[in-house]
Amino acid sequence: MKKKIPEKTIQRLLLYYRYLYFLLQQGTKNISSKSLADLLEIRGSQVRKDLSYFGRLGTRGAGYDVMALRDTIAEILKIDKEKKVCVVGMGNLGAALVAYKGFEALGFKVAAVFDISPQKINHKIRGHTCHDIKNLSKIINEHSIEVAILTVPAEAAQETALRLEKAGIKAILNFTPVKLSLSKKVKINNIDLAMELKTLSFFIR
Amino acid sequence: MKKKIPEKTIQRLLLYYRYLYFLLQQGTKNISSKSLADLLEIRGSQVRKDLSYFGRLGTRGAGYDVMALRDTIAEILKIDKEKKVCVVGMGNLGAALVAYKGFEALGFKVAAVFDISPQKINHKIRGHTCHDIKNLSKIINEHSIEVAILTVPAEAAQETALRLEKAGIKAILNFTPVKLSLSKKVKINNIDLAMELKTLSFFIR
DNA sequence: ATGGCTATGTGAAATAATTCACAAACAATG
DNA sequence: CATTGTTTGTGAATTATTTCACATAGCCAT
Repeated sequence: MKKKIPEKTIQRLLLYYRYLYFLLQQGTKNISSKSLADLLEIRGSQVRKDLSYFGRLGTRGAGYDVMALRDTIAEILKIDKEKKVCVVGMGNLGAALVAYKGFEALGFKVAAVFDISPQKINHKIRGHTCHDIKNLSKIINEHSIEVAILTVPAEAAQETALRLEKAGIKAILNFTPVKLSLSKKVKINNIDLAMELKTLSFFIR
Repeated sequence: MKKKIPEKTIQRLLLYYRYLYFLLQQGTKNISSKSLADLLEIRGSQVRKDLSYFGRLGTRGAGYDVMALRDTIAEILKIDKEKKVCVVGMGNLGAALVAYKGFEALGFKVAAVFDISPQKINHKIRGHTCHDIKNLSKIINEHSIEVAILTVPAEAAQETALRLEKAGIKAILNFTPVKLSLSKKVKINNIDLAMELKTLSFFIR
């Protein structure tokens, strides 16, 4: 029975959550898989299949209770629980991500930021005092940080990733265009901005 | 014969390109699908299948000529041809993307940046004069811009996307957590930063 | 040349993800 | 409380993607 949950399902779960949150504000009490699916331009069966991984969350003939489903998804995704993250590399992108509001809305809290440059260390960046990357391990352990956002230059990516692994980081959101080689224990997701733009432009016309 | 090329294939093509570029600098003349695949932790058959969409690019018994393959991929992806993009929304993220070096390396050129705020309009942001979003259509046409990067606040996303469509934009890289509703003619790719972080953290432990 | 080796290119098989389709559950109505 | 209509939950079918496996092409040494 216990089937592996696809990453795509988790992604859609978050989309459902956002719409349910909105619908609840609108005062909507119930919604069918079809209606929810239409908002996202997918199939109702996709919504039902996704939700079925987590039990019987709907009522036949009536659909889903908006508030209950929203809360169930929040629990599944642990949106209610604060999760500490650190951002490593205070270039333009790193600094922008520190200030990014979308993370907070899902329970993430930037607990520390790091850089290697003396011009940045001990200075405030968007309200956070930038730490010397030398103290990575110490600070990550002090704050029990499990997730890191990596925005260092490509040349420093692999080396920094190894330091993160040594420091006990469990997951890395990697914005560098580098294939990080770490043990299987560290979960890595890559966001390759240039690739996204290239893929997009390939398919026009 | 003419089979549809999967988006995943295009993404991997770019990864191949980056490694080939690097290998060429190292002076490597030839490489097998297996060796290239190992660098990316995928299968050789995947590399060969991906490349086979574009013809017989290798030599049996000898593998692929690094320079020739790199150039072929550059041509397929039109990396050699400059492509103009605009960035709409000069918040932290928008400003960071304007300065992002990774785009240039793939032939993208930021040709215009826009915002709605009087504090930003006509001021320089990372070397670009910020334009009033009122002039979106005019400037996009003047520069023949086909691709837009959308980094406005969520509330303004749909409305701005419609303006981009009207202005003749062919593709949008959407950083807002909003499902944009446009005609099928406009290609949209979404980068949902908060979702990526949530998906990542869901799968730890 | 010839033979042995190596690595491609590609149908076929396997795996993964999505969609269909329908029995079963529940709501609503009279 | 029976009947009608709606919508879920889920196997089965479909579609997409990855991997296998091998015939075949080309290199290289003798």
